[in-house]
Amino acid sequence: MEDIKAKLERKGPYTWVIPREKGMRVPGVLYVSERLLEKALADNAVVQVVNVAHLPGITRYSLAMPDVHWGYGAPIGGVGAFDAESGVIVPGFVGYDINCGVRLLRTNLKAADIKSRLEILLGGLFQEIPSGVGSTGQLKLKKKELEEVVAEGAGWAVRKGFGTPADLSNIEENGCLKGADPESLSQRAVERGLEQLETLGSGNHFLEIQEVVEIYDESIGKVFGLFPGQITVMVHTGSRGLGYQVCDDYLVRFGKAMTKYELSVPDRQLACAPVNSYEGQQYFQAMKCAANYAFANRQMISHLVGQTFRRVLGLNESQLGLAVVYDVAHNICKLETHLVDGQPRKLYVHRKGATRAFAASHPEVPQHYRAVGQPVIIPGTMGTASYILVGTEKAMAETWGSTCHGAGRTMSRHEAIRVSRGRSIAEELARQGILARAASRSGLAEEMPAAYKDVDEVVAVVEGAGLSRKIARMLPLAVMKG
DNA sequence: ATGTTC
Repeated sequence: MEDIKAKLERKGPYTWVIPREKGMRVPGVLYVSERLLEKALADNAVVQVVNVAHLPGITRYSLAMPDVHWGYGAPIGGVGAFDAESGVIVPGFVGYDINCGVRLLRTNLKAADIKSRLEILLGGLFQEIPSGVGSTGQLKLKKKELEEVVAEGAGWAVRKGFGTPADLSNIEENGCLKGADPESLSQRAVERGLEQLETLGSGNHFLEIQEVVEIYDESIGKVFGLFPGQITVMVHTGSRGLGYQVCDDYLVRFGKAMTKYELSVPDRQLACAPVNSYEGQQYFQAMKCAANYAFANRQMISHLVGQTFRRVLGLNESQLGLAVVYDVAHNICKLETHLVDGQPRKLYVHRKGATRAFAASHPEVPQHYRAVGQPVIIPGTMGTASYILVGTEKAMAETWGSTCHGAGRTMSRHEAIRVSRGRSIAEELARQGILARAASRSGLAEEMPAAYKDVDEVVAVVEGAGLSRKIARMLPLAVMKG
């Protein structure tokens, strides 16, 4: 680890390069402050950035965002693009929670409108939205319906009456990765998906009632429908057991494919397959199915949020004005076109704990946001701020249109539980004016604010590095933890 | 993240 530190070359205030050597096919690039660099070195995430740089077909560099930390095989906070002809696809570089992501909902409400009703609102959300490990939803899908969900994504939910077509235009890829073939899913993955739609899950997944406390760019804030004092709701969840099973299934299959295609990687957890192979494309299909399931899940949960708010506050739909600002994935692999040496190239962009941040005028940014750029949603952790950013040209040029995804852990779950022994995290948050409830007591401890890096610093680094710009900052009023 | 070690 110390020897890696000695080799780092500083290229800018927030940019360090790990020069290419030995088996590395490309250099590594870290977007970090000095303090965040120390953290990345301390948990060996920098070694994982180097490991990723060894993979076949990786193009230009192996990237790390400021919230980088140790993950399965590839670092969380890592970004890498692989040539669509000669590259590989890497389940460990997407992660177990495929399309873990965040959605921001805005309302017509101001904080003063709901302050006295927060406790009952939070109780209502717990009643409506199942949370915690292994939780199951109201719907029990038939296999045929599950196949529709994974093929159609959020559009399936809208077709069934959960939300409106306007919601879809405010979701990455309109809430559906095309060409998701349910045949790529194992029986077990299908079974796990049948009962878990419209559930929040556990770990760092949460649902939060927030207040917009600062707008950094008034005109873009208006385009996103945000104003100071406004109530927003943030939903952070993913593809639940279905996505987990997809990752598990294909890690096993890729172990065999590695021998068949004579691939070798520095860490078995980086098991991969040529992206153009049968196995590689099967994984890509299954990953799309899981991603679509997650888009549908966040869409269903939004509907339940609206239902709860209207019931508890006695409002009609137009009074509440619940609308999707945006919905983005931060664990996903996408086939995208980017300029490499001035030429457009098809690349499989892996973002693991990293968020797409496309600039203004990009055709994949929704029409109504195209003049300003894609909204980027950065969830903080309980008791800390969340942000809305916007994508930039510099992100397009340097990071395949990517930025950070959140605070990023600094303590392991185990360590957080140890440190918080004898303390009540709920009471500590209450003293800060934040109402917090969790499906389990240990869940709250694992996710305590001190277990995470400083989200304000992470966001300051991506802004300082030019990878995105701050538009708004929100603070939590009430938190529902899985 | 995860029917948290099928």
